[in-house]
Amino acid sequence: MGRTPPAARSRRSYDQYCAAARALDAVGDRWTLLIVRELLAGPRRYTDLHADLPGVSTDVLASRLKDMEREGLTTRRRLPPPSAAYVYELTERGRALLPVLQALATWGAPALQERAPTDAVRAHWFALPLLRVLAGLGVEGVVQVRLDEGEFHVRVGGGAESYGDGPAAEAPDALLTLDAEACVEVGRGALTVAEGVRAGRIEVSGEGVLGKALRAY
Amino acid sequence: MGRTPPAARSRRSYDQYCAAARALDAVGDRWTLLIVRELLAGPRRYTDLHADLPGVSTDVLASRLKDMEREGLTTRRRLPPPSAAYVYELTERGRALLPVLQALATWGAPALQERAPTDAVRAHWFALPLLRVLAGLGVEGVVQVRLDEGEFHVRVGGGAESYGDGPAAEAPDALLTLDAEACVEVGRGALTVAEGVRAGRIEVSGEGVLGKALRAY
DNA sequence: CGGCATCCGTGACGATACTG
DNA sequence: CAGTATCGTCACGGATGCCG
Repeated sequence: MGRTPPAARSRRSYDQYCAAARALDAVGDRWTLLIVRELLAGPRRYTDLHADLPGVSTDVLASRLKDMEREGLTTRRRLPPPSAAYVYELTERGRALLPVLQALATWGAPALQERAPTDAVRAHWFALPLLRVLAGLGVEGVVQVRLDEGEFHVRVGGGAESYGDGPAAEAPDALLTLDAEACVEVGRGALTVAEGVRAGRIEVSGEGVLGKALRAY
Repeated sequence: MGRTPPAARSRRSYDQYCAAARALDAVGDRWTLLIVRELLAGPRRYTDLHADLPGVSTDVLASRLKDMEREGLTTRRRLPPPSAAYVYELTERGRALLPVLQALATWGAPALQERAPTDAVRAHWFALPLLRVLAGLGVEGVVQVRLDEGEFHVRVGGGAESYGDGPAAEAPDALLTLDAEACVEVGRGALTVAEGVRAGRIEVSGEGVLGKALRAY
């Protein structure tokens, strides 16, 4: 009757000797991968996370952050005064989830064709599909992307891809200005940068190798 | 008070204009990706799925299969008599989730180092991590894999990777015999086939290009 | 017997209120 | 600002029953 599960792997593990099931044990809970997506854009405070994840309740967010810290995905760090607040950031293990989110984004990109007026949007959410395309160029550097919804940057090259909110710390090698629709199409591979530029939907600046590669794509 | 959600995208959508969030709307529910993993190994009947997914309740399995059909991930087909039963199989869209499961499996593979006695196992669950390694060889063909837990095959080459339970329909190009532990290590990249053969933990047969490539890895 | 539908207890989730 | 507390609701897991 009682059948007390003697301290299962997690609250509710699949208990399968399978790599994918093990991964889902760790990041399969609701909201977890979206929190990772947020933190891939850089360290975030609790309130920022709560603001950028509309719908998540405060207790669930707190619970997930604790779970993720226990799983070794994130660390909690106190900022130096005067902004004495906690920020959450990904560990190396957490950042290693980028390919998972990229694969999900690639698969889910077709669903961006319909956009509901109730949908939340943040600029850096467009980074994931774009990252795959830019990484495919085989060049290296930082691309700054300006959308109406905001601004983010993408860092590619050497298999060490990353993205972040706002401007990059270093000077970008190229600047991409376009609207969300064009950005989605490029991310889907339905529009090339060259076509977008020709149609006046995309502007590219940056005369280095990266800028040239972008215009040639 | 009522706050009736006016027919959201799904039961509980994230309502975010983000490719990854859209993907999680479709496959983020508990058990869904594991059902996909099962169906990637070939068509399955309801009872088979229920038997190979210990812990899933009957109603949740039925509900997921309906959701997945509605999302266009699966189709339901009636087998010809006398085995007149329904089988579920993936659509093209469903099979396109393979990269997602591969990314998850790659990330989750380190967690296979600890194996609980309560963990369920199926032979073809080892296919996912292995697929990545074999696809990296750059050769093409079918590898039959024999474990103590059972037998499965993987098909690589030309970007059209797949795997299946039991023997392949066509004659395999190579046969790999090893134990689960060695299989996991190869999938993690912690053991090469050549090392495994030298240590007597792996046997490779098949004299074609694929067999040679395997032994050379 | 395979393929579910129904019922029920528990736990996860979402919204709001409240606190250090 | 960063959570904790409370509460209603719904999803999940387990067992059982029905129906072809």
